[in-house]
Amino acid sequence: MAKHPSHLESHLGYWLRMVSNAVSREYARKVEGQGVTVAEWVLLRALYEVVTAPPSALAERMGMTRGAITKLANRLVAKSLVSRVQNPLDGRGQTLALTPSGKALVPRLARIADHNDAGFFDALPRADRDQLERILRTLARLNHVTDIPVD
Amino acid sequence: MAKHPSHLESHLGYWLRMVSNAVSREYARKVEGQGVTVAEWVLLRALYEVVTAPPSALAERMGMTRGAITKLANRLVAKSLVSRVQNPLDGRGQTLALTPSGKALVPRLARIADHNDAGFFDALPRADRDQLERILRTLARLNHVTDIPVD
DNA sequence: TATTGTTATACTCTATAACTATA
DNA sequence: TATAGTTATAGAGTATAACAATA
Repeated sequence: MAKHPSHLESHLGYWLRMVSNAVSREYARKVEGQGVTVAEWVLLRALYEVVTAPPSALAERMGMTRGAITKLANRLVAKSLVSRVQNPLDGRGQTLALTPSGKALVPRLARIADHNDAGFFDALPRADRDQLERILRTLARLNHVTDIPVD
Repeated sequence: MAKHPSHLESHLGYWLRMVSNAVSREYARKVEGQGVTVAEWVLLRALYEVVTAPPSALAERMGMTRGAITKLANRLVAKSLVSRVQNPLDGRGQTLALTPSGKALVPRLARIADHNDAGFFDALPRADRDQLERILRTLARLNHVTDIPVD
């Protein structure tokens, strides 16, 4: 027997958001001391994977507009974590890359993410964690959520 | 064999955020026509479940500050979706509740959420969807993400 | 004094649209 | 004209801290 009106039955997206927000908020708190935000971490991580990319490619990959990337990149350049150099072959193009300190920071942020994940997910049985990761990656792929490591 | 440096191995929280953001962004787009935002939907849904609540209780339940609830509630009161009345027993207290139009709106928003979910999750086998919901609810409970229907 | 709620302030995140420079 | 990127503007979301009224 359903315990709720049918229209409040499931809402996977709602639960996803609740849990995701909690995890991200806690991560934000933990990396505050490293001087970066969650959005910055996402950009740094993406850039770590592709090594160099024009803003437009990151926008595509991260599902954001170019304007949003510009703003994020500006902050990261100001923090000397990202470099922006002009494409010599096309006067319009810019190339973003991690600076040495940016490259050094990513593994530290990743370690913090691992610890943060542990705090939230270690209470789950290992099988559930594996399931969850598999399902999330499947969803990302099926729905063209694009920051997917190319294995 | 690991295909990535160990520090970019998993990051469940990262994937959670990627997928959740995609789902929420699409939902936001769909309910724009109803004149509400995602955060407003969360408050409306919470209020639908508890019927009436002081701002402090919603803040607790939704994991937000009282100030943030005030701001959200102000917008919803301006839209005549929520009412705010003084607690007659305690001059400090306020009680929030859905107005008739608020009450009528929630099922419509819920239906939109269902359709939105379908677009993202129907590509998964039924078993995976059930797993995902179970795991998310478990995580919400274990980590005191508090907007949990009391069954 | 402690508590409830609001207000003031500030910052991140993100989008849209206009603009600039180059192709 | 079309494209890459930046800038301008705006609004949502949220937090912290100060404040007012009440207990």
